[in-house]
Amino acid sequence: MIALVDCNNFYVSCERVFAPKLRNRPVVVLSNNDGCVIARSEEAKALGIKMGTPYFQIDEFAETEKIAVFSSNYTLYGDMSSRVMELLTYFAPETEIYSIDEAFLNLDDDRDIGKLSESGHLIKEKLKKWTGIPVSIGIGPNKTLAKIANRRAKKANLGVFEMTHEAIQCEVLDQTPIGDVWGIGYNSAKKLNALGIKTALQLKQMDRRWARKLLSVVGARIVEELNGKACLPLELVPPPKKSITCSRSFGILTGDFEHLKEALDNYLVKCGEKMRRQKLTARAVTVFLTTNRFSKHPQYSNSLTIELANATNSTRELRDWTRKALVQIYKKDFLYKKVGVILQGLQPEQRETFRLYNQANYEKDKRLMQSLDKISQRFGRNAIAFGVRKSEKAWQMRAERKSNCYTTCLKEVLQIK
DNA sequence: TCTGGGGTCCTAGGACCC
DNA sequence: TCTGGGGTCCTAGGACCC
Repeated sequence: MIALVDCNNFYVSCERVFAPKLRNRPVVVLSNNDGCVIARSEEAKALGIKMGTPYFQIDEFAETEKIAVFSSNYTLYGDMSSRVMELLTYFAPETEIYSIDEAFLNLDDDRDIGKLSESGHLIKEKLKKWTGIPVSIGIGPNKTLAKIANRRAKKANLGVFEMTHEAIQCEVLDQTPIGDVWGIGYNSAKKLNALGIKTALQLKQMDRRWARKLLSVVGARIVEELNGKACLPLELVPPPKKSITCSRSFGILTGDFEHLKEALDNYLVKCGEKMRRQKLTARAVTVFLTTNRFSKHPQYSNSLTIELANATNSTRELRDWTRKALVQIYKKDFLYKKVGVILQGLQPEQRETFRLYNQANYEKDKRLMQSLDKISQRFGRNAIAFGVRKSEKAWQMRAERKSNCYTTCLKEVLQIK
């Protein structure tokens, strides 16, 4: 049996832990650049605010309804997430961290099969007590059914919902619209609806070969899982990353090459740190840039991938390539909204081979990176930087309503006056 | 004024090989 | 009229997830 533990309105819940006044009040958290609504408290949902709504469309409404609005604070959410995840392994050693706010737990240990719900309630209660984060738990014979059980737990406000018996499974599946099944997105739902398949129960009863033809093996697996078979194993060890991306929309539109270069350098630094933390090297790097797709100004977007002769995780080395790429795809007379960098062809550092040329230089670079990483880790990312970085970052994204990093920065811990 | 960011997997089709 | 059979690798695009 599998349990899916999912934090309720996670980002909102994180904000509430440190601002108890927000309980029972409508709260929303915005995406980067204060763009769209990406988390809503129950009260905010009740006011009709939809997921993904651009904030500028509801800012006045938010004010009249006294909705608390936050910029996203990923430092806080990431730290709260690791606390929750670590505690989960205490209840079930075999867990898969599926996303920032979800984990699958293997309940097939010495637990009494008749007491799974009880077990779920205990986890829920302890997590709330230890982290302040409310969770919902769905239990089922595989991931897909655990997901559906979780949705029921949330929707019916049960906290924990168990779907171990087939009769209950069928009853719930009958009430589950097709689009709410994990893996059935907008397009597949449309296809299925057109064929008269509207509920998860109907999908469960669908002919396997037909499902395979219509929705490829992904769909075929979903049908199997709805029938109780487990096709998707728990991933206890996270598989190594295949690519690492960093990109941001700017707070302003800009045609200034220097802005783009500065932003790109910054994003590359983040990518580089992430790559080295995972002990990886890159064999290719892509730079992309794009104008604002919503504006009436002329549109342009382009990208360029450079294959490297030698795998590297030196930010200095990569930066030479990303800058060259940017020069090639940059066109003046456009107003840009976003640039980004993608590291690809990632492979473990141990697989690096000696270089025919300049091995000594590369090793110097490696030592430099190690020192930089240590300094950044200890004194913050802004303590040291490549080249000259203007303190005034004209392109920096908006984040006008960000809360403190209560759990990761001493200067920002909660003060009780 | 204003519309996020970071990923993975699958398939079809082309290119190429013997 | 008529054009095999079996295979690999790569890529673009689509779909999906949070």
